[in-house]
Amino acid sequence: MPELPEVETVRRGLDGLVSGQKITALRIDYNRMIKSDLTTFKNNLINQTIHEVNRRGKYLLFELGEQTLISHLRMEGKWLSYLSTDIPDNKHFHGFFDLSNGQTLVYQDVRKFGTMELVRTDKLADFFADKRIGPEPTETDFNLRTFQHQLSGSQKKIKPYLLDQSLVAGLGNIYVDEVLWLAKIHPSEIARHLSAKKVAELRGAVIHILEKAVKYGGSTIRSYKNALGLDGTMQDYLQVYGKTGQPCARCGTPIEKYKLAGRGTHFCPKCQKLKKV
DNA sequence: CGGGATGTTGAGCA
DNA sequence: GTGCTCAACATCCC
Repeated sequence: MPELPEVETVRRGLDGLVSGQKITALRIDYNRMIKSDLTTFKNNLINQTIHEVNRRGKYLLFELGEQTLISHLRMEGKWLSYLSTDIPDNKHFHGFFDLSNGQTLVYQDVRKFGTMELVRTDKLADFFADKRIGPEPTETDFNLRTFQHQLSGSQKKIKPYLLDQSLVAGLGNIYVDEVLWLAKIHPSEIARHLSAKKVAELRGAVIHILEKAVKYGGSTIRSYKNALGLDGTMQDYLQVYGKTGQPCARCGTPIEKYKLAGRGTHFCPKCQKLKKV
């Protein structure tokens, strides 16, 4: 469940549940999801107080003071909360964090792609710089001039470029298709073929779509159980993702789907035309 | 049953 | 640097 709006929705739910709570015990049943040293991870987390839960791009940040627990949900990671004495059996529960208020924070991940690691808080900026995570998709952080400069110098196709997180943080496969539909840009368009005006519209669409999705609590698509904070309704407002064959809301042309850089890609063949080369 | 697809990312290779 | 394929893993849907 992991694009920025879903992660932000989880963050808000978690923050209220765990802020001020101390981790009194923890158990990890799937060691490979811990990217930093496992022994250090356990030793350094125990007895730590979670001051707040923040977010950067699609990463959740549990602020512990000197250290920060970074959690990435990847495809199917979820955080759940149970009374410590009442945790159901589930073969996809991989991490258990007992809190001082009698609750246990449980990490569930069907596909086991999600990751956790503990980093020194003063190294957080380096962590995201190393991963080339771009600015947050906000009016203040997401600079138009920088964006235009990056696109004007690139031969990359716009959708895969937007997905690599370096231009702007937080877009995933659902919202990138929505953004390109809104901005009327073909997903395979070459970045430097976009006019300055188009790039400005694209930036506006990124900010608008992600803000709207956060407002509606993200999208709940293939999620079965409603994980923490995942009762989103943004799926009711999607225009192209999962709408193959249905009429475009703007022009009525059936939405098409093709594969681009390994990802299912939805677009309107009339509204989103490739530029003639 | 076989094959393909799924809200992600990073490694390996031409 | 860039672009592609695959891999991590489990489940669902033809």
